Amino acid sequence: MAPKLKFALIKDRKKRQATCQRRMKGLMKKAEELTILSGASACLTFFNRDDGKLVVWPSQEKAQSLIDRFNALSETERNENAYDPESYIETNIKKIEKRLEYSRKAVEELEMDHLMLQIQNGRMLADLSQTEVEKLKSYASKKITCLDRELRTQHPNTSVEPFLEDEGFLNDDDEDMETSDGESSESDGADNA
Amino acid sequence: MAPKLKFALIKDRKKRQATCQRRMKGLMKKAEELTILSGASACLTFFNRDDGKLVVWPSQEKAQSLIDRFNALSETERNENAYDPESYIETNIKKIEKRLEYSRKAVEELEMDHLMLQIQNGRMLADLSQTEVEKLKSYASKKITCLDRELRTQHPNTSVEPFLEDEGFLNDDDEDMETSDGESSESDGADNA
DNA sequence: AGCTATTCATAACT
DNA sequence: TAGTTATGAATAGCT
Repeated sequence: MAPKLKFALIKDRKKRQATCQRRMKGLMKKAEELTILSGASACLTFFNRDDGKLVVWPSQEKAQSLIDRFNALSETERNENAYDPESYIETNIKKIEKRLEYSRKAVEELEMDHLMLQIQNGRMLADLSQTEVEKLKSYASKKITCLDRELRTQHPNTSVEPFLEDEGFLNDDDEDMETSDGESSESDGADNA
Repeated sequence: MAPKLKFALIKDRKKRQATCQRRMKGLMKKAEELTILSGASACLTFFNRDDGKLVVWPSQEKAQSLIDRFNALSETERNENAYDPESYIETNIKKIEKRLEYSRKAVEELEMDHLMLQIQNGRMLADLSQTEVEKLKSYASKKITCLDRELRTQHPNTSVEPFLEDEGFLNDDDEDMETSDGESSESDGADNA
């Protein structure tokens, strides 16, 4: 009364389903043991084609964050040819610093997206704090510079006109409020890709 | 001559490392068996804090695609009722806020990893700033209850596609940065045999 | 890295 | 649906 596994897809659908669940459970248990014993982080993701069920352990955020790290890491390692066993930990520190840099940039970007959405959603520009205004301005000018450069390469005679100063709607001389991720309210034009 | 596991973090670093690797290998084997027997897709991701190594099985693309699928799925299920353009932006704001929260947490974690590695590398505890000490303390205490909580916390989830389609507006003086957001496959999962 | 004794996962059955 | 058990796999400790 034990496993007489033939290592192939189990044909009986019921058995297959049972085995899948039993083993998924087993994997999760083992994964938990691993994290406890070794202090590592672990994530499991399953997609069972039979019932269309997705399982993510221990959580979707954890999984995404690990994948994000991996993305950042491989990005980084692409530019690092030399593996130096002598300074292993130093190398690790550098790697983590790189990843930190990426993550911080990502956070900054998200914060800008957030602000932009709030504005589209009706938050008044006048309500922005000094800091927010500064960030928005620099974000916008970077974006413009980028667009401009792109345009010039493709159409050398054109350029993006500076809408920022002209409109005068991003004046920073009179607001002074606390930085925050404020609130948001009703909707406005939607805009998305 | 066998396991006399006490179920806690293994203190001896060498043993811990060995156990981690042995068990990671074991998990991968089991995962492969699962996919063969049940036809399901599986992905494992590990982050070993001791050596800073990330392992993704069977591949990063696979993992991302499973996560994407998970995101898409729950996204769909959340909005399964009529699509409301009025709340569209609000939904986006919420998504970005969630994502921001996650990213900030990830940054915090990376900062702690960074600190830890510095300490392993010889930086003296006495040299830490008050702030760093505080952060480390809170990090440590969080860690203690972390595993416990992770088990119970199964968030809904969210994910966001960048609606400002910027390719590298932050690239003026840096190397390329790609916000990880990967590409998804949406076929419904015919990808393993 | 290879071995062995022990613990553990688990397939079949109740 | 859950519990029991025999079998074989995973693996801790050691070399």
